[in-house]
Amino acid sequence: MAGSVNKVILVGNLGKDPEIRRTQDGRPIANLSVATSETWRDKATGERKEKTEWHRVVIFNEGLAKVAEQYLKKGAKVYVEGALQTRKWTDQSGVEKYSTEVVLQGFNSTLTMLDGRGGGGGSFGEEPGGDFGSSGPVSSAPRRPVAAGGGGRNSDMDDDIPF
Amino acid sequence: MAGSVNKVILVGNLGKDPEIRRTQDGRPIANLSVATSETWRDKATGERKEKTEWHRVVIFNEGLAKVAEQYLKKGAKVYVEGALQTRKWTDQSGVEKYSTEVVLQGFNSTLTMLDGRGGGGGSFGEEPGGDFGSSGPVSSAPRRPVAAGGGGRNSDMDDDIPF
Amino acid sequence: MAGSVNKVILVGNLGKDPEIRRTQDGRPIANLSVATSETWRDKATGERKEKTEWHRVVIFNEGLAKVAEQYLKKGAKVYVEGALQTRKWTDQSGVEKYSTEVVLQGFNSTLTMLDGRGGGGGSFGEEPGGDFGSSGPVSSAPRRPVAAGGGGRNSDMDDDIPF
Amino acid sequence: MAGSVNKVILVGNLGKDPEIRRTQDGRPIANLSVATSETWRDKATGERKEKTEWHRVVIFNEGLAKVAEQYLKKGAKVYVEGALQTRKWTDQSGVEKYSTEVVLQGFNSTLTMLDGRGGGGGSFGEEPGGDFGSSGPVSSAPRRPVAAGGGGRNSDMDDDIPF
DNA sequence: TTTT
DNA sequence: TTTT
Repeated sequence: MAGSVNKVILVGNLGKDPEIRRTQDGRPIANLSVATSETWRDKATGERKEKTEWHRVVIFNEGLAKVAEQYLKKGAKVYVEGALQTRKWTDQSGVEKYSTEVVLQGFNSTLTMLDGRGGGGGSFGEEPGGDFGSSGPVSSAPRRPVAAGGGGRNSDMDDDIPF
Repeated sequence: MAGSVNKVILVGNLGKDPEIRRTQDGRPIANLSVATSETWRDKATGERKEKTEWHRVVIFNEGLAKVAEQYLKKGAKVYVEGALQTRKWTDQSGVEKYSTEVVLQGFNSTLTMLDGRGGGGGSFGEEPGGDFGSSGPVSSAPRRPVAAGGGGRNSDMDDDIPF
Repeated sequence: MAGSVNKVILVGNLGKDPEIRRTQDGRPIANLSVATSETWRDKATGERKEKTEWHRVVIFNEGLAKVAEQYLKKGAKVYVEGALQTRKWTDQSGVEKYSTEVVLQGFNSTLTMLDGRGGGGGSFGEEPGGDFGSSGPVSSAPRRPVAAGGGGRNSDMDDDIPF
Repeated sequence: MAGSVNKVILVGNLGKDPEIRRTQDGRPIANLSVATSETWRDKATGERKEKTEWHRVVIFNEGLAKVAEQYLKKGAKVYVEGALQTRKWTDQSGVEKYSTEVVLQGFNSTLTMLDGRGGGGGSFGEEPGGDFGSSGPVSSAPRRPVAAGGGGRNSDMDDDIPF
């Protein structure tokens, strides 16, 4: 298809600790249960209403899954950017089911912690290290492409920008 | 919850004409089937791969639903902005099912036609009129708030902006 | 133009308290200074780098401007959704200048507080009330359209949704 | 800063052909001029109004810049996803100027052509090849991570997903 | 079921 | 400067 976009952006809180599965070769896959909620005042009764939506988030990206495993806890507030994906599966009784998930995999996937001191349900033992600082988004692609001279305003490039 | 965001952005093509249902008082509700697809080259075999994802889009907003009804056709390319919502329902055999949809309702919902000359499956008979021109996005809220002087950089306001 | 989109999404912190100006008829216009930052590790030296970007956010929407005025403080973390707009102006020396801002006005503008207990630089005196609860996004359009039966899954409508 | 997001999403048309500069080592940097426009009907006079916003888009990402160079023409409709960045520079008269641009660089940058048959001002000589098909978005990161088995629902993994 |  |  000539140009399509499939993007989901969520800001919400984890309903429980991340669930980690592993592939046969040991890479982690993280599942998050993220709640978003909207509130409004009922026009008729004037009472305050709230509706919570639960989102299933699946993190195939290895780096992001590790971050989820190590730093996210129940209650944590996160920014999630991924794509919609619906899977078909068959339950134990042989009934076909569909499950729609927000998938973080490949490019344009992001997971950012929005509460630096841990979520309501837990705290971070230590500062995240490595490529994923407590600061800045954690992405499925390097902020500065490692290979191929793929980008990055190098200091010598600034000189090349005359406009 | 203190601050959450639930947003889906799609650019894709309609797999079939919009389906219109009506509420008891006659307002239209439109259902769209939107395809997004991604292509990549298989690392091993080198062959071109494509995967299509189908999205169920439900338009509760009356204005947007009318636009969908009148102007969208199978094949049309659209920009859709809405929220994720999962409904639980029971099928005829009494089995519980879940359906996740992209809902356009209330604020921050947008439907924009990206191919001005109509979709692959049809053409627009006439220029859209009223608030929804063939130009520009069609939104669930007026581009310029109708009431309360709520927006619009009025000429007298420009004078107030000294910075 | 047949379909265009102009959208900015920021999650960042206020560098200072909101600045409020007023139109001649007393409506508030809020200016926010929002910082986003990215961090990365320098490939060559291995040292941690950080770059902060400052965004000028202008809130013409009356409801959102009032919220900013009342509840946002220096240090507060916010989710902002608006549109890019570049203004041309002439400074005191007669030099033409351009200023690009993220404008919240009309549809599809959102301001959400992400730290319910106030930002690092201040605290909220009391719970926000009225239409803008401490929970949920604050938008330039009602969550549930007030007029025209424009949306909202009313209880009687649920019965109308058979699929 | 614990978690920030800086994202711009545009759907618009190129006002002119891309401008290509090159770094000292020959990598292309593309500049796009992208128009978005909104239309509305004046409440008072009832007349149709239109306002066009011009966006300066700078593509540092090598792959995306090449695509822009080869396939984009004046009039082409594009989906652009990048980050806001403001540069300070000094003009020939020594006056300090600021320029705010939408920068495509590193992760979460996307450039997608929305009119498969080329823009209004030109046509595509041949099908794009290599990693950037005429189909699908062109991103700054591979759709399927090249290294580290970083993604992709492998067939053996599906077996691991029991829910 | 679309689109390329 | 685009597009409708």
